[in-house]
Amino acid sequence: MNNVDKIIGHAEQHCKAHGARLTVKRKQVLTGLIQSDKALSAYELVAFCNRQYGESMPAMSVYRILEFLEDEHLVHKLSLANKYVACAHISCSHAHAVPQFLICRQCSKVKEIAIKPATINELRASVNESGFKLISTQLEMNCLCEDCIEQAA
Amino acid sequence: MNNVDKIIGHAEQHCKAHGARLTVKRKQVLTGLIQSDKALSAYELVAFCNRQYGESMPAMSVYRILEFLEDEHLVHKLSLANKYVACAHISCSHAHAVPQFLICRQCSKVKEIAIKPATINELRASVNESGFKLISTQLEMNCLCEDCIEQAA
DNA sequence: AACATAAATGATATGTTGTAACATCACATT
DNA sequence: AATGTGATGTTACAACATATCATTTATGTT
Repeated sequence: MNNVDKIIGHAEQHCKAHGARLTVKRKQVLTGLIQSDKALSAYELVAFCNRQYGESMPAMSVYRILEFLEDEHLVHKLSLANKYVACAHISCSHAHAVPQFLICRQCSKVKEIAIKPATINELRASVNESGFKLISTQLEMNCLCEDCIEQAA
Repeated sequence: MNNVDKIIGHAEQHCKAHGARLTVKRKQVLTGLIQSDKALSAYELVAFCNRQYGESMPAMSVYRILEFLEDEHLVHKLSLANKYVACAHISCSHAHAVPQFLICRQCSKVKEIAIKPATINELRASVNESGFKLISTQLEMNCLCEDCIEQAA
């Protein structure tokens, strides 16, 4: 059993625990994201599924499935890039903090990191001073990845 | 001369200093953003211009004009919301740090703030540890504004 | 097994956001 | 007047996303 299948297995267990179902189509979409080393758009996932599984995967379904996978915390939507990534911690048993994302603007590679809680708290304090309230600490940051830095040099 | 006109005047001076031109159409778009108390989408600006100035403002032009205004640092694009806001500091003479934005997910109101440099540096350090490099410290954060917090209560 | 129910998917249409490509216009310089 | 440049007009289309209603599939209940 390869690594992707292992992660899918974990995802399946995770869903089962709620009475949610990781159907064939949902597995296909999730597999696309897990296999990819970068964030993919909904339509890139449509293309992936059609190519890989030889069936018709309507865009509508991909959007529905992405919504499901987000609700299950198996997938994150990156608004900065209008793309989606698999959660980096599907196979972790421990509970996760809210993640932050570094998005390479050159190649869409994404690193999911955890900012130090102290830093997050400082941010939250700055926000509160302004009278606003953070509703999510999922920060997304425009970056260059290691490879693209090197290329540029 | 009202406040909006004052800001437009500043913007005009700012452009002139580079040999850039703040044309009639560009003023219309910028005025729409300055008058608005919230972020507007490109198509909302199209509608604004058509309504306000009784001329035809093609979407294409609005996108071009927004790009120009961004290059002049008179307007910021908020990727989290796919909307645009006028820079809060058009009339300030001092140079600005890279701003951060608090976006109300309820009503699109936006507050432009400056996170403490120390906090920004901590963030940058976390990013560097991951091997990535920040290419912009323009953070955008999903928030609720004061009014919408109150409404919800 | 038959049925009722809810969840998931199919199918079609449409709305929204954004860009490509090429034509034209306006204005300044020579 | 000719030319060059920047700005705008026009059309077409690509990319992203949602609404709606029909159909199929899974699951629990009788």
